[in-house]
Amino acid sequence: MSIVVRTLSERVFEIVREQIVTGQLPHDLPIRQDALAAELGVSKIPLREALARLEQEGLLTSQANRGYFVQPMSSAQAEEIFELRLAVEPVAAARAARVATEADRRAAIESFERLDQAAEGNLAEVAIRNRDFHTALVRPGDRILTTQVVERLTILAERYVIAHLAPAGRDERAHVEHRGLLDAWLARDETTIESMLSEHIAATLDDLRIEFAAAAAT
Amino acid sequence: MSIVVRTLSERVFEIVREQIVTGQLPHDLPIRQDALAAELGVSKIPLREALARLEQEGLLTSQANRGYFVQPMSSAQAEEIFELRLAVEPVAAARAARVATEADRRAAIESFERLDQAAEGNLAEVAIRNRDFHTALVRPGDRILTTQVVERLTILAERYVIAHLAPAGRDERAHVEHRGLLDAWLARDETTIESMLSEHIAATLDDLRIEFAAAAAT
DNA sequence: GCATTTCACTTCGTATACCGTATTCCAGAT
DNA sequence: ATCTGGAATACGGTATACGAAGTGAAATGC
Repeated sequence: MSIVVRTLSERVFEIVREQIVTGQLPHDLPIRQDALAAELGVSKIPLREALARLEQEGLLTSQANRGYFVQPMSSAQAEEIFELRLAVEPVAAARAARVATEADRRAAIESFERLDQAAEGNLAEVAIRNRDFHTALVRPGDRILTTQVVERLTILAERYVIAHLAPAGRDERAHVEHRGLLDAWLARDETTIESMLSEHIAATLDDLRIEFAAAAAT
Repeated sequence: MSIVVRTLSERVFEIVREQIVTGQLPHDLPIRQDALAAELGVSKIPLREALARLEQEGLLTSQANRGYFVQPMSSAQAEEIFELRLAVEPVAAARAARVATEADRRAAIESFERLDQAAEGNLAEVAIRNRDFHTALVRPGDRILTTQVVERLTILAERYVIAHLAPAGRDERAHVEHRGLLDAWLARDETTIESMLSEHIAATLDDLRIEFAAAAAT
């Protein structure tokens, strides 16, 4: 058994990441380090390490002597995120389906079911499950870096889904698409996986474009 | 004029990154934080922030209470890096060529010339110039995230090039390929860019495979 | 009256000292 | 030779201090 010891800095990293992704932190003023550290009950070192990591992840930007700012959302960044996902995720998922072990397949099914049950719950919960599901389709085969890249892009994408799509109740179609995707994946039907996942990602981007256009019109 | 104030942590990040990329840090023992901090003349705070960033970049891994280790090189990781580059870089470069401004084009030419002149110099110098050149072909168009991803992948790839290819004197063909690439890029010949860059990346991976196979045979 | 300077206050970035604990390593016992 | 039990080492974290840079508002000058 390999028990995993997690450092404070790692936990703070994840907590703050979820706060950013779920839009709990304003993007127009710097993160007050002392205040946030106190709120989390940690000192400034683990907090600053977490913030440095989050900047590397692309969720924060820092200005020397001014502090860390939440990277504002923009349609331009959304385009980039989804374009990169389109370039990487479908082929990675197809490959993973081919080499997935029985355990991998069970994990994928479980991720899907957890996502299924989390629906109707709070947005953050659904977002995390969604991320886990997408990652589970890519992880098999020990492609560590590829999985990491996909996971990072999915995290970056989450903010947009939570902010613009989930409120509009546009997750129903996603659910159907996930179901079909999982079936193709379990059937190791690589061409179908690629096309469905591409379609799924592109459809999400299309929805986002509509929301952005609507927001710009107001 | 936008003067850029750089924090100690950022500079340490880059210094340690180059040490890793050029193989100056052993991968089988943890980084001694106190020693490295003293050597760099900084305290543990900026050093630890830099190490956290480098872990996020994929160059280090950490084990709680044991410290940070240089991520060992492996043929598996090399395959992943170059496969991801193939998925992202050619199309990104083609797009950038299409929208590049005059300033962008001058910057690309300059990057190429600097790489040209750095040849025969030390490996680290060539590696940095090579990275800059590849990044310059992708940067135009303000695709910040895409550029970041390409840059990161190029940095990850550098270690392999420095360790396995440069000693074998295999950079001559790379030089010719860079020249042709730049010409196609300046001519905004998108299909040629895509095919040449794909070919270039694939050729480097092929060389790496040969070196890995040779190393495994000994 | 408006622009500019000054100045107090805040926050960041870094250093230093210190502590508890996990890991490592070596000597001594089995 | 292997196992065991500290001692030494190094890490993760806290608390504190301080200079430098940024901020905002009052005071000054035009």
